[in-house]
Amino acid sequence: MGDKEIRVPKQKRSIEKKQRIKNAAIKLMSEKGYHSTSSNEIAKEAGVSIGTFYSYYKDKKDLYKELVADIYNVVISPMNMNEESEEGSASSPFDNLDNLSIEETVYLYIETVFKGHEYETAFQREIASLSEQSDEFREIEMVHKKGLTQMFISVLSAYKDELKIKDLKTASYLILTTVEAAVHDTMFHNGGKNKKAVIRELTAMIVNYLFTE
Amino acid sequence: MGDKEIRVPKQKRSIEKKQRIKNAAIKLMSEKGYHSTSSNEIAKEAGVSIGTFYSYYKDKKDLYKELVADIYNVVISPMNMNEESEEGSASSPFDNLDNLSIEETVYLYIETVFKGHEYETAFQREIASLSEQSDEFREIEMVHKKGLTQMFISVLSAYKDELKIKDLKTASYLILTTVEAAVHDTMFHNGGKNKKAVIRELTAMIVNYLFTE
Amino acid sequence: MGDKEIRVPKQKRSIEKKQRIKNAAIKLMSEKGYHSTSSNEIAKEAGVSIGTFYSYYKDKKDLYKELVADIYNVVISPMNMNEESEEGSASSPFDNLDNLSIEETVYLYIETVFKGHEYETAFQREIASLSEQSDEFREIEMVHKKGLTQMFISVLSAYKDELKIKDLKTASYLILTTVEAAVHDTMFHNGGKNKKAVIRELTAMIVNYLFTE
Amino acid sequence: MGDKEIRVPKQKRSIEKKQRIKNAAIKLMSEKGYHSTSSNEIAKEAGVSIGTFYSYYKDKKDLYKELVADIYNVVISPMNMNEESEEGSASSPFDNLDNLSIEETVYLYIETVFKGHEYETAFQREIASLSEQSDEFREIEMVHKKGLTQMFISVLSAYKDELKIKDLKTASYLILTTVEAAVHDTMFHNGGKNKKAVIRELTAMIVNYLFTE
DNA sequence: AATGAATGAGCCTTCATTCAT
DNA sequence: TATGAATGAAGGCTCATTCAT
Repeated sequence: MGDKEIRVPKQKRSIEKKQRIKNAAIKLMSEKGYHSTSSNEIAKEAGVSIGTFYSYYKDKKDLYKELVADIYNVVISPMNMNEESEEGSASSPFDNLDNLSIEETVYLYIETVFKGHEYETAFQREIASLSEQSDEFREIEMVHKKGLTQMFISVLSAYKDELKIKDLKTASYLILTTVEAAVHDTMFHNGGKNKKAVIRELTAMIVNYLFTE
Repeated sequence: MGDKEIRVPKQKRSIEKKQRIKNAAIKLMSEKGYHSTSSNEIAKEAGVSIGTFYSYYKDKKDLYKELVADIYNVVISPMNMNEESEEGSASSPFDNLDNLSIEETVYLYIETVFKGHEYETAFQREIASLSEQSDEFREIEMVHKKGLTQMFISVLSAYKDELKIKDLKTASYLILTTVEAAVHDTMFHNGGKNKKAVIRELTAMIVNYLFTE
Repeated sequence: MGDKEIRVPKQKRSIEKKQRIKNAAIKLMSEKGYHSTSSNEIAKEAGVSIGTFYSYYKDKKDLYKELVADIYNVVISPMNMNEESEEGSASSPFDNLDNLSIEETVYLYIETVFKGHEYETAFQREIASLSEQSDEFREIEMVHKKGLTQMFISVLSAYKDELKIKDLKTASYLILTTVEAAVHDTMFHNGGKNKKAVIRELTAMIVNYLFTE
Repeated sequence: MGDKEIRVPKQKRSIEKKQRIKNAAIKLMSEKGYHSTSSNEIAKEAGVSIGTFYSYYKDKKDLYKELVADIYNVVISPMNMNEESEEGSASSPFDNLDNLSIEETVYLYIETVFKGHEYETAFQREIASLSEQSDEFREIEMVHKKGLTQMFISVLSAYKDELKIKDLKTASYLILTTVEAAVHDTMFHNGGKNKKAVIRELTAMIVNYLFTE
């Protein structure tokens, strides 16, 4: 009782409509931020009535959650190695590491993270912002980010024997945080200007760290 | 027209009152974030009328600016090396680097950044969030952060001859970003749990990066 | 940003509601003046939520503009001579001056101005007040008043040959100002008490002025 | 009890202070209108504390009343014939009408009204505005204006035998209203541009009206 | 007498959300 | 299903007025 009925669209028309809402939300939130984008505006931008909006989403936060999930699906899935995506999955760049040197692998990883940040950059920046703002938003993000962490640890494990570091857990954490931050800052605050140099130096730093005594 | 007169308190009572407003704001914004904290709430929490609030601050953003400035004064000033503070200034930990090894210096730097993050941790997290959110807020933060960057580069320059890196600019950028991110994440999102390990590994990574071929 | 969407009501229900707002505004502003009437009060008096108020009007001034326009439509349109109103227009009293003596024409004009002041007298008084108060409000009124001036000059021109005055421009200005002021004062400040005598004497004064050497 | 004690300044210093408040009020209200001028602003402009303001005036309206009284003292007193002003009264232009023709007298009267409007024009315009706005303000003005009316009727009575009009009361009313309106409009809304022509035509109109059959 | 910090009612406005059609 | 008019709580801010010093 009281629990509003949220429609799960199955029909093509409905799915399309939902997508229009999401596109509108991403566009507006990228431009003006989550707090300054009103649901009425999103509905209007999507060419949908506000009533329809609320038949698809419980509230604005509900829509936001779905947007974050979508972003992470797009951004993370191409990095996943052994996972079978539902439909004709494109292969991950990490599917076959055997042919690559350690340096090449790290390089590839960083490049992949960069690629992820190139998709809906402004909106991802907004996600990052909201994640900081409240644990509630942060949790939404974390659920999806965990997959990425897991994947990186797998990659690292493949080179386990050659590693010179002892505290693997802290090292992973550090590297993930470092790469994320460097890429984030380069893309969101510096407009990707010195991307190449950052990739090079970052690779050097991490490889050095992992394999030098 | 308008140009509201903002009172600059000189009397002890007034300064105290302004401080109460700032404390209330930090408390509430730490808990609920900038956007979800209303000026009326802040005034009430401070035990002050809303009119008084607006006699000290032009608006909520004006108060925020002062809070950021205060934070950075507390956080950065102890790191400044050669600056003479007005009154009996406590000495900076970087005043005398001659006796320290490179490793010790980097270690000290990281530790100092950690210390900075221990003060009003939750509010600093909110600052970080708003900086992401809009360039306007970002600029407020940047004004104060610049000092920190400058200082680090000075420190690095002291070891110039021994450095093995070529691209000094990117390297500084990377290290600053990295340290900031790692400390930030450790303090804000992990509650400082593995602080010691992070300091150790971070130091290792950076020293390796700077001095290994 | 902002550019609030103002609803233009097409449905009967909505038009009715907008009218209720206007009636409420006229009532309250007549009683207490523009500045002392708040938008919340207007909404309440109209039996409408404040949100609805702001969906029809950008702000209080926007509503005021519409009220002035409405008043002038009601007051001026019956005086217009050759204009074809859109729907089954009632004929103007000045449509056929041929049968009237000069004295009768002036008398008719004054009477018509009086009639105009009988509609929403108190609110017209408020309009007059605001026009004095600021040029911004004055301009709002002037836009609509211009039509009245034009019309009077046309009427006067019809008797051009018989006029004994030299400075036609100043004369028109004087007469318009005079009639307006006398009618205004009689209606707004004396409650229309000696209306008949004023019409008689005013006619005498003007006719004398126009045609006596 | 509760009735705040309003000081009536006797000391030179106090009178001076009160005058500073009045000057400030006239200046600000002329520029921005009564409603948009705050008491705090007036106090500041006068170089006086807000507390002092409220020790001289019960409230803003009280100050306004005094300003209106002052204006009318300055504007009307020079027209008064037989009244003895308190201190070394300057003589009225109407003191000796015996030497003047009727036309000259009317001309003189109109010119005098014009002169009155030249003093603190902008503020008088504001007075006119507020008088329209509410009966309360209107009464404040009327108290002082009545003197002017009385005086004019006296002047008119001096020519009683030559007048051709029957309804003397309505005629006086009409002429006063007319002159006031024409002067007001010429000064307040047309910046006094065609003042000369207005005086000439107005005189002609009134003289004609009074003495032509 | 004078000060001016402090008050708080009340104004304008926005926007997430509901619900009758 | 879809619509969008309507709601009203809540936020930001002003200013006439008081009162402790």
